Amino acid sequence: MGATSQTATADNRDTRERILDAAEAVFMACGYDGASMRQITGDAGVNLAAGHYHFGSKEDLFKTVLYRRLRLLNQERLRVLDELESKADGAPLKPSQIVDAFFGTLLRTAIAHGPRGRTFLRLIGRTLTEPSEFIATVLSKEFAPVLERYKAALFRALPEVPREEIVWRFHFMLGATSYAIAGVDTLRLVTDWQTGAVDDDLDQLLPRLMSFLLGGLRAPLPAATAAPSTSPTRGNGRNRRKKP
Amino acid sequence: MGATSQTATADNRDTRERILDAAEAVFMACGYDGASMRQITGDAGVNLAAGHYHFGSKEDLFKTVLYRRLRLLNQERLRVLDELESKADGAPLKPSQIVDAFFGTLLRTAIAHGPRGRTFLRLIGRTLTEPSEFIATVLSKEFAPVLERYKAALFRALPEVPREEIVWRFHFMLGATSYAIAGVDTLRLVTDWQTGAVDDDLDQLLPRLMSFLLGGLRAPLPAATAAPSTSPTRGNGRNRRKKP
DNA sequence: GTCCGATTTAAACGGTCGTTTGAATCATAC
DNA sequence: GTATGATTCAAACGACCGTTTAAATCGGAC
Repeated sequence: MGATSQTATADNRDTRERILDAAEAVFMACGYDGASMRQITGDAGVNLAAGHYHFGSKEDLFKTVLYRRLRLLNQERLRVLDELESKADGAPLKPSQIVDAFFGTLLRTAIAHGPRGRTFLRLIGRTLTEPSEFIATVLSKEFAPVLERYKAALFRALPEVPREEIVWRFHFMLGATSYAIAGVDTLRLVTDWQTGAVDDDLDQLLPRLMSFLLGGLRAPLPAATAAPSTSPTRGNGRNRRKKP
Repeated sequence: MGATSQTATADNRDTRERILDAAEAVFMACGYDGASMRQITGDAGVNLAAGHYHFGSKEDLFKTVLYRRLRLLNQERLRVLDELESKADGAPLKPSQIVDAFFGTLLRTAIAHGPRGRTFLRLIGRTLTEPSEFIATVLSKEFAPVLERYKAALFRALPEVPREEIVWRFHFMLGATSYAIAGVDTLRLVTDWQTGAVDDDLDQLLPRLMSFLLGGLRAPLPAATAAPSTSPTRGNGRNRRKKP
C-alpha cells in the first residue's frame, strides 16, 4: 500500500497534483460514476496505474479531491465566524454578516483560486445532489461542524424566528447557491439566459446572490401551516422509508 | 423496430409502465450513469431485453422517464399562467401569482402524484445539475417555452427591476427549489436537520418555500456592481427600494 | 385447429470499467 | 560502482456494462 514517503521525487508531488487537478475537472464534467480512471489519468498525462498507486481507489481519489479544497474552505468559514463573533463581543451578529461569512467566503475563496476554484465550486454543487452513500459520509464529516456553528449563529441573530424555519431557509440558501453555480451552463442552454458573459459570472454573482439570500432569509414568515407549531413529535405512528 | 401497436396486450402497458416506474426510482437513486439496465429491469421484474425492446436504448428510456411527467407538468404550468393572465385582463400579474404558478404547480402536481411524484421531483432536481449533453437537449426542448413565458410575465410584473436581475433571481429560485427537493436526504445526514418528519415534508415545504422565494425575488437590488457593462436596462447606478 | 405479429426469454457479444501484477525505471545513499 | 526504496509502466484480470440475437411464448384472427 502506497505510503507517502519523505524522500519523494520532485516529480512525485507533480504527479499527485496533476491527477487531482484532472480528477477535479473530469468529476465535475462527468459526475462520479461517469468519470473513469482512464480518462482522469489520461488527461493528467500519467499512467493509469499511477492513480491507484497514489490514491488507492477511485473512491479515495474522489474523497481526496473533495477534501483538498473543502477543508480549507470550511476552516476559513470557521475562522471568519470566529472573528466576527469576537468583534461582536457577545452581541448577536447581523444576519447579513453570517450569510456573507458562509456564502461570501465560498465564492471569494473560489474566485481566489482561479479557474480551478470555479471548477471545484461546480463540483460541490453537483455532488450535493448525489445521494451516494460514501459521498454523504464525506460531506457529513466535513460540513457538520461548520453547519452547526452557523446554525447556532443564525439562531441567535434571529431569536424571533422559529428555529425550524431558520433551518429550512438555510437549506434554501444552500440550494440557491449550489445551483446557481453548478447549473449555470445547463440553464444557459435552456433559454437565452441573457446574463453577462461567462467569465465575469462569479464577480457579478456575489452581490446578486447576497441580495437574494438575505431577502429570502428575512422574508415574512409563511402563514400558519397545517402543523400548529414546532412540536417535536409530529410523526405519530408514521413510518419513514429507508433505502436498502 | 418496436413500434407501439394497436393490438397491445393488457400486459403490454403494464410492462412498459413497470419499467418506467422502476427506471424513475433507479435513475433518481443512482443517477443516469450509475443506473444500469439490469437493475432497472430487475426491479421491474421483467427481462433485461424488455427494456431495449420497448424503449430502444438506455438514453431513450431516460428521456421517456423525464418526458412522461415533465410534459404534463409544463402543460399545466402554461395552463395556469394562461388562466391568470386571462383573468387579469391585460394588467400585469403579481409576482406572487407567477411564482406560485411555476413553483407551486410543481409541488402540488408532485404531491398529487403520490410517492412517485416525489421521486420524480427529486429526479428533476438531480438531473438539472448533470450537464450531460443529451440531457441538456431534453431539458432545453421541454423547458424553453415555459421559461420564456414566465420570464416575460415576470418582466411585466416587475417593470422597475432590470431584466438581467430578474433572470438571475429566477435562476436562484429554481436552485432553491430543486435543491430543497433533491438534497433533503443528503443534508439530513450532514446535520440533525431538525425539520419535521420525512413524509409531510412536501406539505410543509410549499408555504415555506413560497415565502423564501418571494422574499428573495423582491429583495432590494444589490449595490452597483463593478462592471455595469452589459446592462442596457435602466437604473444601473443606484439600488432601489423594493415595494412591499 | 393454423397462422402471425407482438412480446418475452436466455444467452451471448464486444467493450469499458476499476483494479492488480510484476517488471522496468529513477533518485538517492552507501 | 552497487543496493534500496519509491515511482512508473505495459499488460492483464475478472466483473459489469449496453446492446443484440434468435428461439420460445403468447394472444387473437381466420
